[in-house]
Amino acid sequence: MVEDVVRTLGLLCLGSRLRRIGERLQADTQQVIDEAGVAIQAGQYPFLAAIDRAGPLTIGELAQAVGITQPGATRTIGQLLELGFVDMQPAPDDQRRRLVSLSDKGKELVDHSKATIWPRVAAAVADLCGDLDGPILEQLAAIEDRLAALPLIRRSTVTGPHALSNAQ
Amino acid sequence: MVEDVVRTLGLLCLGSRLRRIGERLQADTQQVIDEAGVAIQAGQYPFLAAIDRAGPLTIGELAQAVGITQPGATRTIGQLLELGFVDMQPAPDDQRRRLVSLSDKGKELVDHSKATIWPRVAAAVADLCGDLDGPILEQLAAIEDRLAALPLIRRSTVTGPHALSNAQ
DNA sequence: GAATGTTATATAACATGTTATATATTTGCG
DNA sequence: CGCAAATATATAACATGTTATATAACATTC
Repeated sequence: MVEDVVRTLGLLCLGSRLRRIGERLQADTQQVIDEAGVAIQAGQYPFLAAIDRAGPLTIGELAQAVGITQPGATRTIGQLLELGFVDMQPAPDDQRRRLVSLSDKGKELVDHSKATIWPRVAAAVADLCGDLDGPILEQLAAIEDRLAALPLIRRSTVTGPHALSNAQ
Repeated sequence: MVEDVVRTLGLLCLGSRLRRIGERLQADTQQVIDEAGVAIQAGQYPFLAAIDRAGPLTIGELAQAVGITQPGATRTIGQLLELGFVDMQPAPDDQRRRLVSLSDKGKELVDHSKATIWPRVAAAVADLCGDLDGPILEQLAAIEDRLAALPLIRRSTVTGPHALSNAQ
């Protein structure tokens, strides 16, 4: 059996580690979705959820809402259009912007998912993380906020900008 | 300003969230590497570190050590061969297995990185995470161990098994 | 009000992960 | 031994993220 270097290296490989766990979690979530007989990809759900929560959004707003780049959002919305879950039309006041809204089929999917799949996934993840020794969601929020406030490279001098850097 | 749905949805989108943060961290790590003038990708480092720690490893062992699938390891090792950081030769006792070892250039890179880049990255990530309200690395280890013990889909019934009774 | 810059989206090219499958050895059994 | 099964790696096809750039519509400036 070979040592798990990413785990062994700790903070040095935190990026790889988070990505790896995230990919695993998303793949497992996909299994739950498939088992429920719903024909959608796990990564497409946040787009539908964003529109469901906020009403019609443009491609750029969706990219922001989901936290990916605009070309990625363009592609995923293209897939959701193809699948018939969303409609798209130019904004009346600005022909450059495309307003994406839920189709009837999309609304049905969201309503059904809210009632069945989402609670199951949330419960399963809660079961997985619920009693961890720390509030994982708050910690992730702190990491994101801190990265936004001061990117990693600005923290990379050994005598870093925060005294905290020496605490561990 | 648009709401961050992935953050809002909390546990339901934990997979996407972890992936997104991991990607961001790896991209930021790449900046540190580039600034140091080293011609390597962040994602290639764990392979070199694994060989540095364990000695020559096969493709399959490397995949395990880094936590990705074998075709991914084959590709990355192909890149590192191309860059001249590793050598590869068939195992003497089994012609199917390919032993990957550090070349002189690879050893130099690892030694240099150990002295300069890795401490910087580790310090920057510690600065980012050091005083979080919980031991992030231990929590991630717990998540990985629990997922290995009982995959998410087995936890997905609402009246499902509890992590405590199964994975601890 | 035409030229120029800015913004929103689309597209191209690439990176790096995955699954499925082909190929080449090795192993094991009749 | 000889052939079927298993194993290690390579390759193909795809998924989904990125950056860089093209195109179309809007805004601004002289």
